[in-house]
Amino acid sequence: MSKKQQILESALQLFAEKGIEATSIQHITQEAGISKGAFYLSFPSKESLIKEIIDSFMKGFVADIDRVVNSSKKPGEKLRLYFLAHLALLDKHADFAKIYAQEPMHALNEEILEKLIHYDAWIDRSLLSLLDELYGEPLQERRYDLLISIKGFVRIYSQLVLFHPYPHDIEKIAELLVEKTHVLAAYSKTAYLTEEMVELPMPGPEEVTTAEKLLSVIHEMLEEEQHPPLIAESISLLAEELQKETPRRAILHGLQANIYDYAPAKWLSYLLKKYEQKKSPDI
Amino acid sequence: MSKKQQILESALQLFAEKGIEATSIQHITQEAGISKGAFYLSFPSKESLIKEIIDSFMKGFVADIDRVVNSSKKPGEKLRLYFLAHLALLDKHADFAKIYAQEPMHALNEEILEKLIHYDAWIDRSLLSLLDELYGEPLQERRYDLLISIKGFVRIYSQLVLFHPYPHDIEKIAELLVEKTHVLAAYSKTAYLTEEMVELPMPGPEEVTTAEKLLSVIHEMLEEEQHPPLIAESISLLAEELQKETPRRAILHGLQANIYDYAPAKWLSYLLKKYEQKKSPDI
DNA sequence: CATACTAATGACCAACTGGTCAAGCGTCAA
DNA sequence: TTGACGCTTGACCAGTTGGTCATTAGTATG
Repeated sequence: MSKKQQILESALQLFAEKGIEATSIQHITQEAGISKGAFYLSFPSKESLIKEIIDSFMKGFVADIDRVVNSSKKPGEKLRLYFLAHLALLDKHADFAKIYAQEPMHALNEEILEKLIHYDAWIDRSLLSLLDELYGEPLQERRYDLLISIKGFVRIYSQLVLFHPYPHDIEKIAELLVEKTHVLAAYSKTAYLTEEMVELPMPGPEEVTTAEKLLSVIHEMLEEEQHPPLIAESISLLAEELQKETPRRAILHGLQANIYDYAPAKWLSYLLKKYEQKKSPDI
Repeated sequence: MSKKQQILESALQLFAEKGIEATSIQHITQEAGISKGAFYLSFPSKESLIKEIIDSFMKGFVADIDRVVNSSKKPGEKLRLYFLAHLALLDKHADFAKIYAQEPMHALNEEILEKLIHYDAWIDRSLLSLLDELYGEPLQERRYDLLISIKGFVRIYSQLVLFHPYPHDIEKIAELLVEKTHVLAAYSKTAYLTEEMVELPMPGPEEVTTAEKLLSVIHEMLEEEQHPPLIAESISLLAEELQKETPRRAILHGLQANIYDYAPAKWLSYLLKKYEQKKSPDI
């Protein structure tokens, strides 16, 4: 096991046990059986360690959910698998799940917070499309309320599984949640939530997506990894366009479409969308 | 405003803003416009400040919920008021609600954590009795699942209200949640949770309401603040009556009625009711 | 054995924490 | 005016934090 892996595992365990803020690098290195200095050979800072942990887990989870929702299974079965994916994650990665479920919003820096919200919204969008597929037109007005209700279900049952020492029957819980969802979809009549209430970033102050920020993200991407030719070219052109006095919206939009399906560029793609929205709020 | 009140308000605001752990006494005293040393004239430690904040808010909240559930309203209306009480609390005390909703479990010390769980269980038991009253025998097997589901609803909609900058219609949300609850109670069939899984810690012997405890609460109240004349007199007379060999029930009841609508005495009023019930369980 | 190069260390730093306490302050009776 | 008294202060304490870097240990090559 590489030194970096050792650190990641020790950190994960301690974070889950005592929280991110309360876990010092001293503790982590001690747990991993290395010196303090050695930590900074693998990570430039504590923050980058946190980012890496969150990033890798959330990416994996988003991919899982995405796979379930876009599978060729019957919609009802997909919903069951959706719940199962959530619950199974808790079983498999209880340590990260605890961090994710409990870490207070303000304890983390802005960037990390945005990331979490972003991944969350991603998962929500997957679920929403599944709900549309399942219940169609009759649900339309109530779709966001159902979405939120399901999130409430998942959260509260997850908490139960996580923190209650009991040999839980995950399969049964998943089926139970499917039934609850069906019942709500079929018999609930009133609606409260609208699209704008849900889609706006829920916590925190306004996110400011500036051209400078986009450029710095692009810079990082170009430095750290090799990308396919079309992607690399699109990214470089994006940087070029963004440095202009008034970036042309159509160009940005098109280049963003080019990188939309390239996993390592998901974050950049998201920020670009925000940037476009900021520049053209009227559309 | 007393120095202690100043501190409490500044602390509450900062805790909600940045979290309990991340807020230092330096910050609090700076915000309150006093010196660091002055803090320790009002509180013996940071921990006791946290405890006091949690205690005062949770006591008020428990008393509110209890009042709703034990009112003479129709059960359906009680449920609506139950939700409304939760949502209204967020509106009125967003600062504390943020602390309560977000503070990670491990960040706080064991004792405080137990306190929170304890108050939570208190509220759960109130809700459970309301559910039994509403749905009776047919619910029995599913009562804990419904309980948990409702908690999930409340939590997720509360989060929405708290962190989403929007002029929310709390009345409408409460009605929506009533409907969801009715739907689940009526049409959901399967059950997962059993009593042992939920493990609502029953009131231990130490929390049985005794005359001594009431007297100590009264003592605290008389010390800390100025009260309106009728209130102050009622409280003093309560103390007098409780010190007798066999306090007269009618007197206690009447005096309790006097302070019923005085917010700072909510907790005392609640405890008095418990005390009366203990003394005359047959009524 | 000598050299050269990297990997790893832990003493050290400045900034912060919760908490203490001698010193100064204003007030008021004498 | 004096002096006593209690409220208030902020320098100070020991401890912790994230982060640095001169030094050393380990190893591969000649």
